[in-house]
Amino acid sequence: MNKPKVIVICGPTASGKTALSIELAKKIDGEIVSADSMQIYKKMDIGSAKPTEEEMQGIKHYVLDFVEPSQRYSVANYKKDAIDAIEKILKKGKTPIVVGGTGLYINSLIDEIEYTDINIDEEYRKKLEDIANKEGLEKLYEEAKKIDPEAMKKISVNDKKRILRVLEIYHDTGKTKTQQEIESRKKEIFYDYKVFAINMDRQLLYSRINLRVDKMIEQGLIEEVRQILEEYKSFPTAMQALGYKEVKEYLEGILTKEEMIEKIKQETRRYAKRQLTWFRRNKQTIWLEGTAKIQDNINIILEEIG
RNA sequence: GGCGUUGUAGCCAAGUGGUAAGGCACGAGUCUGCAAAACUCUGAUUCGGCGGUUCGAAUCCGCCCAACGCCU
Repeated sequence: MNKPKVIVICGPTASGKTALSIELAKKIDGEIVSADSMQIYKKMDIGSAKPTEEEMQGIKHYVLDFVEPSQRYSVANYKKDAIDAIEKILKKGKTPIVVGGTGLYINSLIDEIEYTDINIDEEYRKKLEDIANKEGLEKLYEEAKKIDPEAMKKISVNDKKRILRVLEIYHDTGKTKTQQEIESRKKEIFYDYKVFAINMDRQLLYSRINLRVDKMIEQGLIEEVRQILEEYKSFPTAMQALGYKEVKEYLEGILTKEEMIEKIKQETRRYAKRQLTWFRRNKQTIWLEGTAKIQDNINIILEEIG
């Protein structure tokens, strides 16, 4: 039985994913499934570089612009939403094109990781945070080591998030993280993923990022953030977004405008570097040159997918 | 021209006679329920230059160079 083809286009921020994916969609009658942890949020348009109606050129986009900035959203949600979208597109007889820069999200698809339904015990998390603050993180580290020594081999004593996670998984499911990860990997991957990644000269990418940040400021990023802060009270994830947290600091008077802009640029450059690290891991990835003509890259893709 | 201050990695910077802290950036990497997050690794045979004192100098002395400040 032939598995349905799913095209994946990833790449660092500002590498030209949007333009390429839309041209490709037009060419092969595809629809787009976003894989971007910040573009899922409503209202966060400028700062997340969400494609505009005009850029989309009528190509349907899924898993985009549909979560309130005050809501919690995670890979587990993403995996489910993305698969739903892929199925919808396939039912129409069209080709799904997964496009985005969030490595974790993309891997949840191409590695077919299964997230079981568990509810996060907020109380317990708070309790752990408390212990970490009062008695020190080492205590929790030791505790986690007793529960799951295997997983802790790869987790640093300073890595609070992952230490807490090991404890949480055990608390919520009675299983160790190691155990849970084994179970999460299904044997079969349902789709024939064709993974492409865009790259370009580092210096060029960085100058494109700098330019893009300036443009975002011109387009009204500050006002966008001001409105979101006004409209919503808490942001479990949304205010972690690059650009948003820096503008927030500017609005609070912690940074000057110049400092804010510089910081956004620098953090974005570092983010792009980390994205590249992530994409390099997948051996199946076919690399595209970001400075090439869109048509040429489309031809490469068409050839690869046969 | 004179006096003074400073000169340590790409940047900021500790170190005042005993064999170069630290932070940031850059680069590399990790990643399974906050991921645009969080975390890990990585740099000076050398302290503006030359010479001197000393067992030993980034640290003391002399000269030179550069920057800044003040004076004429």
